[in-house]
Amino acid sequence: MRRTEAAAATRSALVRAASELLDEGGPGAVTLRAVGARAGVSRGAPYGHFENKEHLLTEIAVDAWNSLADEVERLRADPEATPSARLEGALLALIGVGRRQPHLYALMFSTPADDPEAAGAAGRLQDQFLAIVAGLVGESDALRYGALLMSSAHGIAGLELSGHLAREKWKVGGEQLVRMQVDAIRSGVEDVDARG
Amino acid sequence: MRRTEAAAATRSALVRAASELLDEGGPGAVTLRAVGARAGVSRGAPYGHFENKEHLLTEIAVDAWNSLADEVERLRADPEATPSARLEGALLALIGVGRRQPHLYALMFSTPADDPEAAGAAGRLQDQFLAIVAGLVGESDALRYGALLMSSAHGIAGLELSGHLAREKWKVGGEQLVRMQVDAIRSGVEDVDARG
DNA sequence: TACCTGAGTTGACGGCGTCACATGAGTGCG
DNA sequence: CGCACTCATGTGACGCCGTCAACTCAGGTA
Repeated sequence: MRRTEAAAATRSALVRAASELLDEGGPGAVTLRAVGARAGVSRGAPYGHFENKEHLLTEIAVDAWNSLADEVERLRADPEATPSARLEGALLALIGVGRRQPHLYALMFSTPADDPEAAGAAGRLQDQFLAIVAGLVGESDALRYGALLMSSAHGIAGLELSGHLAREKWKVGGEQLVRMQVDAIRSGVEDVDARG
Repeated sequence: MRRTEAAAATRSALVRAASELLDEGGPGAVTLRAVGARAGVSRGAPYGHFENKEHLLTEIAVDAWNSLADEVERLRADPEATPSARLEGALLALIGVGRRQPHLYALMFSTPADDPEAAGAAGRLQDQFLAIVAGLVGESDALRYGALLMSSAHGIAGLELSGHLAREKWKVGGEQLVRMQVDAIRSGVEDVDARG
């Protein structure tokens, strides 16, 4: 099995090299030639492990979706946290990826959503997230509010990432926006509860 | 002046050709060779009017920001509409660009925010939008809520665009999310009003 | 008319993704 | 032990791409 071990090592070296290049220099820096060079192989070697460049990038995105799902699952399972804290933590986890690895974040949402691997990994995250939302607004409203909260966090991350929240006009940080969003939805739900 | 007229016509033909190629085939289809061909000139002609490809794309993004700002300004000035309707209209205008011209929408938010032209055009939109938000939540809170609402709409557009809202799990449309968001913020503000 | 200015064309360069083919080391079988 | 085979990898080539420099040539000017 020495043969397949070496091949597996090369494969993961390619993925790691591509991820590093993406973080360091953005999508333009991710060249199969550069990926091969950093992984210690030639420019044609990736074709032995991935159908093409896009498939290599998709694998990176899937890994990112999965690791974010893991992070949110840990938040959901934390017995110390309040429902609000769990929700804010989940939203900030998404935004945190955008801050720490902006190019990876963009890749995650630009990878085709009909890819089964990507859809599965993103679905894992959505399930964990929905469970957290349900803890705050109830099962029946979790879908609607979950979509709204996910959109909001995604938009905050996107605007931070594109620099449109950094302009002096909006002196608001993502943390504050997340807190406002959670408060707004909580008060909306309480309104409904009070009326019902 | 026949000379400069022809040059101006070529310049706008290049911009139009690039926009059409972007809408039809995405960023990968926008090639200076293809742009020149569609505009009836050669592959080198764009360099007589734009420093490079990126500057051509930036001009397209600036035009898009400006025309969206115009649309929101018309909404703001509409005397018939209620404050809520104005706000929902503005949010849906943003989302509408994402639906009708997804590649253009992505280009708008990927163009460098430090470009003075782009920043000015985006600033026009933000000013119009802030005025609308102020009509609902008051001047003092317009900045905070404006940032949150803009983020939310941008996130809705982004998730629709990437297909993550289309999956059967979330059977929620952008219109419904916008209405929920506006309602949530309105009830939050009323809470504060009631308490104060 | 003669000059000149500048928009537009074209050839060339390096870099890219990708494919077809060559190579050579590991592997299982006799 | 040796041989044939398999498959990861290397390499040359192709057609694209953005970009630049040199050239052409029509419009405007003196």
